[in-house]
This record gives sequence, structure tokens and C-alpha cells, in this order.
Amino acid sequence: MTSDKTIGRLSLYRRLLNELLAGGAKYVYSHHLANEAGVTAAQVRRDLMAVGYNGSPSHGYDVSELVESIRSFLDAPKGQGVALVGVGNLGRAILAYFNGRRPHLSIVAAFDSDPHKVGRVVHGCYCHPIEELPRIVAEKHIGVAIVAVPANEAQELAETLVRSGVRSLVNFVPAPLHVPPHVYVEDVDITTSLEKAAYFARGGAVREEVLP
Amino acid sequence: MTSDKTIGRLSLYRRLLNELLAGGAKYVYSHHLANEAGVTAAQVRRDLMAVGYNGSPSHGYDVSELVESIRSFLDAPKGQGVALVGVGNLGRAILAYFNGRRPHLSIVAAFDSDPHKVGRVVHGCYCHPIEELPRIVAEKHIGVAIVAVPANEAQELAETLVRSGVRSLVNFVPAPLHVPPHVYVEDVDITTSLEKAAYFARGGAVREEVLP
DNA sequence: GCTAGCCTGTGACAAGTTTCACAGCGTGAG
DNA sequence: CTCACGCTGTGAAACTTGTCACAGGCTAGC
Repeated sequence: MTSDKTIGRLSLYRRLLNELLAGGAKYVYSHHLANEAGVTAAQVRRDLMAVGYNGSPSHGYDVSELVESIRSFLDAPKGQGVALVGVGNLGRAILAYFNGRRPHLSIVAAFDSDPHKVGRVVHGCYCHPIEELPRIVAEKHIGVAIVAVPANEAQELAETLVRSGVRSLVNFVPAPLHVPPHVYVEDVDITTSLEKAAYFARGGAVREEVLP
Repeated sequence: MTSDKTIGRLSLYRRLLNELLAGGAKYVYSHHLANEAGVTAAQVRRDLMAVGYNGSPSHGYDVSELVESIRSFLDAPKGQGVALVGVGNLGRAILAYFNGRRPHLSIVAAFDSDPHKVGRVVHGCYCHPIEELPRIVAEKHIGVAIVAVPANEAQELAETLVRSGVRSLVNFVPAPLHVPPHVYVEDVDITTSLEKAAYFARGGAVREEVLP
């Protein structure tokens, strides 16, 4: 029922709220959070309906309580293990990016088919041979996988992952993956993003914010 | 008038069509292309209305003509230069990713504020000091910039880029950039993508908490 | 030459998402 | 105490995006 886009914004709100918390703020109004996030106040309030936390009309939202509500809504109760497949340039950058930062959502295993990479520890993560993927994914109850392999290996890999029990993929390959309906795919397509940006660089982009 | 999402799909269609072309296909039907792209046939036809190319009811679309039509619709007539700012792990991966592959949309300059990176050639791209950004962007008529710097430098950088004449940003920083309305921002937020994937990995339907 | 079949292009409709607008309430000023 | 204010939560309107369904037309086979 809760939409894709709402989930994405909740993730963003949480990060912004954590910053506010670090800055010492105790309460926050929807319009303030909206301004930080670049959306409207009504949208923030609508999104927060999904998590079920109620703010006070006089002070707004209690920042730490709201963070906790979003956390219990978004995060799996027991944490969630993530597998990274493909330890090339992009895979290594992703590992570095997430390294240690996220306790509840960490990359617990890396895989590659290249024997030169297998056995190495990359940014704190051991690289297993791709053949062991089904066993390790099952043993560690990994539900999410990041696909960062060459394009021609992606579809076969996706099928292996799904057979091994993965429920959700983050796909960095610029080609659509064909998976059964119960599997969620989040595409991160840098090529398309760049081409969109190039298209809108000419012609008119219409946004509403201004420089602070 | 043509929406964001249509542009993204056109970029995808073009890549799929190029693959078909490489495979020797001469004609393609909307339902075939739709199947490759993971969308419906009606959507493909609707999207292609934007580019103005007409297929034939009997053979479908002429692949190479269609590719050419999409190209002339999407790409800037004289090509488009792209700047990359931030030559860290992610920036280097992006450089490697795009290296040489795209003639009409190539990264023509890289920038970093770290003196250790300045002057080095990374994946075929010279790294300039950040201070020279306004001059080089103006001289090379760069309209698109990729933002891959630490989060706390992103907003200031965005303002510098906009002042230097950049019209469009691809933002890899997990925080929204505040820019004037004429500037387009394409967010590529890996953190949010992963959190979305994690959310949908569990049934999604099964909410653990109900009303208090 | 005619009919059956399948395709495209597109108006009309449906679904999904965002914004509007207002009731209701707690707070602080007078 | 009372009033006015400004905020939240939410039904309903507005807008955006995707799908349906069919007219029109080319082709193939008879």
C-alpha cells in the first residue's frame, strides 16, 4: 500500500532528521523538514501518515521520536544482510561508500567470478567465489543483493540470486533484469541519469527552489 | 512537455535498439522492444510519439532509423561536455564507467580540491584544481556536471557550478541540492536505493506493529 | 481482389501521486 | 478567561502517468 516514492522520501527524511538531531534540534515543523528535503509541507505530512507517528500541533514533531518511528517502520526488526556481486571499479566504490556506516544494513559478503579478486579483502569485506553464492546467501539469510557485474552476466546472476532466496535487488547494470513478480528491483542507471541530465540541460527544467 | 520518465525510457530504448542492431535485426515491433525494456507495448508506442518517428504497421520500426530519430531527439546537436567534480572512490568508478564509451557525452574535465589528486590523470581524464572550475566550465561550454564530493561540500559546489553556467547536475550526494528553478537535478541516491530495496525485501505487506 | 490478421497511432479512461484547504487543537498574549 | 494564531491530519480536488481499446492500414494467402 505504501508507495515506492514515499519509502524513498522517508529514507531521506530520516537522514535529514539525524542531522538536525546532531545539530541539537529537539522539535521540527513539517515545513522546515519539507524545505530541507525539497518537497512541500503537505507531502511531508502525508508521507508521515504512513509511519503512524503523530506530531503535536504546537511544537511540530519530536525529532528523536520521529527518527525512531521511521526506523521501526523502514528497517527490518533483526537487521538485514546485503550481498555485493561484482567487485570491479563500481563494486569497490560501493563497498567503500557503505563501509561501516550502516549498522542495520551492511554488506556482509562480496562475490566475484574473477579468481584474481577472490580471497582478497576489499574495504573490509571478504570476496568469495561466485560459485559459493547460493550457499552463503542461504546460510546468512541475505535478502538484498547489489548487482554490479558486466552487463552480459547480469541476467544469469539475477536468476541465481532469486533461486538462492534473495527478495530484492539493487541493479547498477544499464539493462533491465527479468525477475519474478515477488522480487523487487531498484534500478540505478547512471547512463540514463546522465542522458536525462544532458537532455534537460538544454530546454527548460522547471523546479521551484531558490538559493538560500 | 515531454516528461522526465519518458526521457529516461527513451535512453533505455536506444541502448536496447543498439544491441538489436548489433545482433543484426532490421525491424522491431513495439511489443518486442517493450518486452526487452520491461514495460508495456502501449507505453513504448506512447513514448515514441515524443520523438516523432513513425513505424510501419506491417514491419514495425526500422531499427537504425529509429535509433537515429531518438539520437536526434535526445542528444544536443553539437555534443555536450560533462564535468566530474570529486575524484574519490565513486568519482573514479564513474570515470572508468564512462571512459571512451560515449562520443557525444563525454567527461571532458575532472576537478578535486585535494592537492594530491590535482594534476594526476585518472582513467584518461586530467584532474584540475577546483579553483579553476569556473574558468574551465565557461571556456569549454560545459552544461552538465556530476557531483561526487563529500556531503558537506555539495551545496556550495552546486552554487559555484550554477554560477559558472552549468544547467544540469547529476547528484550522487545523499542530500538534496538547492538550486534555481532553471537548473535540473538528477539525484542518484545509493543510500536511499538500498534502503528501499531492504524495505521491499520483506513482504512489505506484513506490518509488524498495528495501532497502539 | 478480397478477407483475415496483426501492427501502429491515439483519444479516452484508469490508476497513482501530489497539492489544496480546512477542521480541530494546544499555546501564548492580553 | 478568552481570543487569535499557527500547526497537524486528512478528505477531496487536481494533476501526472500509464493502460485500454479501437480506427486505419499494410501484407499474405487464397
